[in-house]
Amino acid sequence: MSTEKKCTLPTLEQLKKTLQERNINLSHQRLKVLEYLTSHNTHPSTEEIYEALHQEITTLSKSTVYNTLKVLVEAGVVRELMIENNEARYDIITDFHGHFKCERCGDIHNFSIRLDDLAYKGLGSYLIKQRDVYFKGVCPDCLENKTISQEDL
Amino acid sequence: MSTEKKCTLPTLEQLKKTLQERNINLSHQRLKVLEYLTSHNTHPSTEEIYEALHQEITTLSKSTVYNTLKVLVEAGVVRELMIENNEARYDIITDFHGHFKCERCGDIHNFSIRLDDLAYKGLGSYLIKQRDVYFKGVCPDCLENKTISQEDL
DNA sequence: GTTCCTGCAAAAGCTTTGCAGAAGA
DNA sequence: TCTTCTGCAAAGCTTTTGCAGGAAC
Repeated sequence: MSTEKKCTLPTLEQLKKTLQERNINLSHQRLKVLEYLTSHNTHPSTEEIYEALHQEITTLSKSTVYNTLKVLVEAGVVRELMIENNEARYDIITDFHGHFKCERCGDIHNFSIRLDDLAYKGLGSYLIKQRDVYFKGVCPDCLENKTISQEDL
Repeated sequence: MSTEKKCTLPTLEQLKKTLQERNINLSHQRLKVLEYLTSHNTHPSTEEIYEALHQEITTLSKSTVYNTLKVLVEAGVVRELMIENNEARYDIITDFHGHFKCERCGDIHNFSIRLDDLAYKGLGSYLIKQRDVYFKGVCPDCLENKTISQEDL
């Protein structure tokens, strides 16, 4: 199993088509969440999505955002990231790739990673359904903006 | 950077020595938590550790377990796993290795994995301080005990 | 005696649930 | 009409915080 793929940002049209094929209603709220995720490829949290959409849909409730994200994740069009223990993050790119979280600015960046069969041993008889690779540290921008402190090394 | 290492279970004596070197008091409660982690290499949660130790130390509070685990993680002798969003798990083996969580029985198994420089691209100027590899699926025991259901594939 | 640690209680934060009303087919 | 979705409120869970009493050196 080789898992090198291009990470492609799906278009809203592609997403809508996929959801329709799976008989998932494309309500106004759900479309807005999808739209936000495609236009903000920054792995937003539920809170961020809610805050942004609440601006224009003042009646939107956080429950709906939670419900919608759950539906989208189960439909396979959105990936839930558990890179931080206190907050789920969401990624519209579902192709396999790694995630790096900067401990200073909090941003999450994508990186490509290849995991060949040879790279991991001892899982021969396991059924692997999901793979997450999370790195943490300091991103180049934050490294430039401050001298590397002792605790960083 | 090649990161293939043996995953060795440290002895209680080694751990005590390391903590003493870092001027961390080895209180009764802390020793008990350490002892539990070395004798139960099953990536227990805070709750599991608390429940087990509470049997013999009836006055033990959950805050102390939380505090102790935090101290041990910061001292570098325990690794915090965020493989599940609603619950932290703790691993006394701090050498780099992957974790597989079975969605049926909930067990977490270790596996060895090698991440060469060549395997991931685009992180050249990042300062990487922590790497987590989490796989999810069904473990061999659970696969044997039940016919593979449609949703597993 | 001073510092650090423990444990109780309360609070905080994210997520889920229940239910009634609204929207959509 | 009938099903699905939304949104408010409340509850559930893990984790953190504040503080007083206690232990250790």
